[in-house]
Amino acid sequence: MIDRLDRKILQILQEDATIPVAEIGRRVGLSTTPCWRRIQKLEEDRVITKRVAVLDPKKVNAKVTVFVSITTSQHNEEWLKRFAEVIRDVPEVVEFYRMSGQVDYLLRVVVPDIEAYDLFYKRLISRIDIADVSSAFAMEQIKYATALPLNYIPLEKDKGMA
Amino acid sequence: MIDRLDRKILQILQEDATIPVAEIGRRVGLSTTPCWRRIQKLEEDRVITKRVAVLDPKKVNAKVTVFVSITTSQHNEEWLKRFAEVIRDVPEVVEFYRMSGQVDYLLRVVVPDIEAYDLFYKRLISRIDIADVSSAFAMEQIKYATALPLNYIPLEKDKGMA
DNA sequence: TTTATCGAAGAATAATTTTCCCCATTCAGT
DNA sequence: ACTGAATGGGGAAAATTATTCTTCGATAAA
Repeated sequence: MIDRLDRKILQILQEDATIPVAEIGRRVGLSTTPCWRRIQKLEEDRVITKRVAVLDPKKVNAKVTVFVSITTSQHNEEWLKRFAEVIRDVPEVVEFYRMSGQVDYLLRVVVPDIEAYDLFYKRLISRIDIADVSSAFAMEQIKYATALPLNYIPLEKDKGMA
Repeated sequence: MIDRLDRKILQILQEDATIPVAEIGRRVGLSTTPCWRRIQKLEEDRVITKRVAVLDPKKVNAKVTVFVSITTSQHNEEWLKRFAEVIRDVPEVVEFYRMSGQVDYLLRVVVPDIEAYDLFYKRLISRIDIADVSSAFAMEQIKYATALPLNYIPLEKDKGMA
């Protein structure tokens, strides 16, 4: 599975994927080749799923985040499948969760302003049959991390040392 | 500002930042050098803030997402500043918003399971003075995108064509 | 002790990024 | 209309980085 070295590598790559393999190796105490192979393996194993550029929301006019809580009377598989499919292609919806508790689904929606959200909202409820919707507006994004916590990974015994 | 070509480039890079510049250029109809220069500028201008590796939550034992709604009696700058500082270094908190409406703050917290969440929760309320907390558990992450919608960018007139 | 396995290291090669120099277009000023 | 500066694009060379290949050393089982 994943050992300490892999975890260190992931930690680095989660924060900055532009760092050359040789430098990553140096930081984790490995020469280029084995470090490179580990990264390859992490990609093959789909631990690393992709590498992306992260943009500044303000600079692309995506300043407002809205959390949309959805309750539905429809609880069958078919309905969800269709719902998920519609959402998948809507770029304004950046996150989508099925919840436990009162709310059935939670969306994080990104738009430039309240008017744009209203348009989005009307388009959404016209496309899908939803029982109840409630919107909560974020005034400020204080933290946004793509990096997941790695301290919960069950560690394999370290591999042999040189 | 940003023109159509820049936007196309951003669209590509938001989805996959491993594509070579020459290939990106080909896709947007540009040769390597000017395409490279545009990407450089987007990075200088901090439109692109970073490039990161995205991991599979299941593979790193970060399977449970909890949305934590926080209400506080403290509404002064100092309190928020201290709160934000504490949160910044907690890797389990991947998102943090200041909200309008009933809830003051909203956190997205990532942990392996409910027990781990309980530990996290206890640690949180011991470190910070909070009036009211409510937790909502996500059962399933149906969509998670790091890519922001780009269709709201105010476009500059296209630059001269060769 | 021998052999098989696994990871590491270093050098060679391939691919990609980055730099450098030049050309075309636009536009303001004369 | 001409000139010159500013802006953006292109091709080829140089530099850096990724990838491959081959070898070496440690470990564990027989």
